[in-house]
Amino acid sequence: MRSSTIYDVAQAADVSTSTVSRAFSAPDRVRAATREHVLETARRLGYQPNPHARALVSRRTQTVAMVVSDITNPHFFELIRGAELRAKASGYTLVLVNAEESPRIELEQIQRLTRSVDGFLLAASRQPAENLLQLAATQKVVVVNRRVPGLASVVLEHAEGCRQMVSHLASLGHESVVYLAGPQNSWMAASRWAAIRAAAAELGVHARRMGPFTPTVASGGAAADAALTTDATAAIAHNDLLAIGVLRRLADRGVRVPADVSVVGFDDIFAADLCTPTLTTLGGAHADVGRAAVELLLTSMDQYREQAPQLVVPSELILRRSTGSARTSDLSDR
Amino acid sequence: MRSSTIYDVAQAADVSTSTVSRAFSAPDRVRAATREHVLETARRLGYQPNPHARALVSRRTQTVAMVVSDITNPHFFELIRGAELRAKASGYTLVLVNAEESPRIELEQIQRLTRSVDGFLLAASRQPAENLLQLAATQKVVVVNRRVPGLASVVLEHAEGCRQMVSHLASLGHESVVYLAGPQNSWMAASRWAAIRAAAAELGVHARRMGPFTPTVASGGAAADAALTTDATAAIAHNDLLAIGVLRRLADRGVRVPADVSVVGFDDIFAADLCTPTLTTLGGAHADVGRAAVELLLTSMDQYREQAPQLVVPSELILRRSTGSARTSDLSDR
DNA sequence: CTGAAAGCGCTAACAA
DNA sequence: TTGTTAGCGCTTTCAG
Repeated sequence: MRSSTIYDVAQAADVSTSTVSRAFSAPDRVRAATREHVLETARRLGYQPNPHARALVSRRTQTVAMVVSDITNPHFFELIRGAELRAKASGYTLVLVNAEESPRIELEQIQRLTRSVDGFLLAASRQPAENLLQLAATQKVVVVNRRVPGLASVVLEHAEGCRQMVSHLASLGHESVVYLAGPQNSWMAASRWAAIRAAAAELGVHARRMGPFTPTVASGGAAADAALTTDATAAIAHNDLLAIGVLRRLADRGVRVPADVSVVGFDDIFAADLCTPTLTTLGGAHADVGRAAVELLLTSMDQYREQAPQLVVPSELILRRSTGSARTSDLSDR
Repeated sequence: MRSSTIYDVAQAADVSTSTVSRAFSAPDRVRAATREHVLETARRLGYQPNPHARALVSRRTQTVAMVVSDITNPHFFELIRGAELRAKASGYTLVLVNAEESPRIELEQIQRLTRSVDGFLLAASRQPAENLLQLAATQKVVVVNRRVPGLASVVLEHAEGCRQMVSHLASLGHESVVYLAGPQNSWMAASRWAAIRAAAAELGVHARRMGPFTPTVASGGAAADAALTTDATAAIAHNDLLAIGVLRRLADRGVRVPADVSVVGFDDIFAADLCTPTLTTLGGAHADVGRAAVELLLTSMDQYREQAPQLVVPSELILRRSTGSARTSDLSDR
């Protein structure tokens, strides 16, 4: 059962194929009456445009790809959801791609898709900036939660957020904090550390960095152990997953949170409000980030703007039970 | 900068376009030496096949769509991940589609994609069976966590799982349980209730059903309140999200879990091991479900098999802290 | 084993 | 406003 084509519709409606084509893709270039007639017969024949034929000639696929570093990280759920909704609203399809925390796989997947999508959303990309710039030379690209000079980007605010975080800890009497860093090649990890370090200096708090750690619950054990070798009374984990792993390990070792040590994370994932104790974390409207990123991508495809806008979505420090007053003596005493 | 086509390669390699085409899509129909030569020049020119041109004539898109009822439900993460990995392994791209818990949106999205994918994975579809059968008449379809006579399906085992669940509760002295049901048109909800009811009857436990409830944390409040109007000493929630919402509401109302009432869920999401108390739940290898579903879809596209296999992936009852001995007096006493 | 040639279904000049 | 026509890049008979 071959499905009907533009020819069938043209014949049935007694117009030319281009009129049918226009009725669908440029409605205002057809007289209202004919358009109606065409659309009606199309409906009657169950005609649906073939996206591949369309893409072949128009070079637009109505599809965007979103590459995430790890599809199972709950942090991405809202991001994906926001992006998906926004894409759908403009008749675009979102293809989700998992980089499995591997820069190599990330690049392979991107290459595989260059011909089948109109643009890329790269979330927390681990590629060196030069790779991204090179990609952007031939593809529309928006980087998410990363900033690259010359590329359009959307990031969740974190410089000020980190400052608030350190300030919150300082006000609780913490004089030494440790940042349990994310992956080596993560822009976010570097950027957060810079902000934390600056805020700490400003507030007279001692800050050190340890790691890198894979941002998973499993890595939290090692991260906690590392933190305990220092005099820090507060640990800032690269994300909530790592923070939850830290909480687990601390509980196992009999270290009380927040009585002995405070712990904070990033992302405000769903589980941050469920773990014990509940987790203080830097959250924000991740769905808005996804939405904005798609929007940037779509507008950068329509108009010919070369500004490479850099959007920032506000963040919010969520205070929960994992932070409290600093102990007088330090952790390594134990 | 027009990217190179099959013509460029043909010319550069001094062969015909069909030979180039074959070198890529039917390697064994080209002499090894020519194939090598073609592939080499293709590489040199940076040639990559245009998937749309290919799809237009071959009618295969190398893409499958996975429709999930709610993309933010953590239960789907592993499912998606398994499906994505399996698809990639065969050179297929997975398009993720969110039905936003709406049968109408689900159908719209499916229709939108019929021309651009080779098949559909429908996870927890809320469509009436007839719609699915009708869809399957023109598209390759595998339903996931649902069974429809005549359609290929993969489900996580739950009949025996429900029996174990009820048996676990019975052995703790629970004589009356309540199932807090999922959405009205959810096959899973109906199927679980049937299994729970049967197991309860067999074990001399009284079982009732309440609901339907939207399977979210937010709905857990209403579900908990409903459960407390009964004499049940154990509540079986449709999924972990609902169960977590129930735990919250019970804590707010001062009802102790499991001292006063036991709670169990389904899915074993990440958060089930983080909430307080940790949640007893029916888990399983969700990634395997996703993997198997894609595999079924791909093989059903290759060979011409009309058996519509119905796969079952084993489940596992995970005992945690939310279940314990039944109180002697019932809940509504309070 | 390889080549020639006819489309796949649609869009986009260009004409009328 | 509408029609004619030439491809988009590839696969696939059909010959050789």
